[in-house]
Amino acid sequence: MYTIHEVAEKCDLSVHTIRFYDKEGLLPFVTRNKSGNREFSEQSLELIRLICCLKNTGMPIKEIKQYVDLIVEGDSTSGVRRQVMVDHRKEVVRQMNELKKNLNLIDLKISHYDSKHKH
Amino acid sequence: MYTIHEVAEKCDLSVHTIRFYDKEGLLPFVTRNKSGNREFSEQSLELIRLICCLKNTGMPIKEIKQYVDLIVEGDSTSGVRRQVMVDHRKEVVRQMNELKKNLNLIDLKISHYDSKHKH
DNA sequence: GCGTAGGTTAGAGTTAACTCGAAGTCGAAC
DNA sequence: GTTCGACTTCGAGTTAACTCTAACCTACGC
Repeated sequence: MYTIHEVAEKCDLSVHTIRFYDKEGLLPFVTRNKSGNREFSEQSLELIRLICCLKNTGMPIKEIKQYVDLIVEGDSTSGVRRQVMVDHRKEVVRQMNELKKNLNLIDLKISHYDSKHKH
Repeated sequence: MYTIHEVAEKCDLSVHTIRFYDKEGLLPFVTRNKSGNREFSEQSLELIRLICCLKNTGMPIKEIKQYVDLIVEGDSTSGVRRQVMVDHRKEVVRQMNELKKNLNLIDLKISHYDSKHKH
């Protein structure tokens, strides 16, 4: 079991953010110890890592919430969840291609500055 | 010369957004026709494309503004501008690596769903 | 039992980047 | 010359994702 601070450290989030995610219903497996403090299992940690992955690839929190709700619903939704991942994968690939295009433009710009400076 | 609508179409922005960028000082080369409407030269269009590139790779508008201000200052700042691009390039490469990591996790998740379904 | 260091909550405030609305101007068509 | 559509400005409103504040609870050391 991890404390909120350990999770914050491990996942590079603030404790505020973790509580915010909990409040939004993104962390349904978080339990409490006898004094009412959050404790995070390995499963919760894994889920938070996945949430960060989805968030950092542009999925809005409301959509992540829907995915988490499907997890809570149980095994019967694993097909839908798989499809969510497949769809999101396409989106991430799209982002990578766009990033490559943008990198090309930046490189073009740099080489333009270089050739200007040389003569 | 292009109208604001042509630019919006070409750069996949709304006319609102283009006016917003102009208001923020991001488009210093935009001129006006006799009735006061904006007209965009090829140079302005190129700049907008670069602005979109920087924006889509996470550079905040305030930083883009600083870069545009350097352009306006003239050739003496080309060394600084080159450095801005080189620094930002590093950031874009970082983003690509992170995107790859996230893609791997998504793939892992998908294959996990697949193996679950198979047995 | 009291202070302190941590946790808790609800809810208000912040920030970036738009996004929209109101009110006004301009040029062409009828 | 007035109506229409498209542009203009200014400033207010929106949205997402935090971020922070205030007030409170709990365990531990003295």
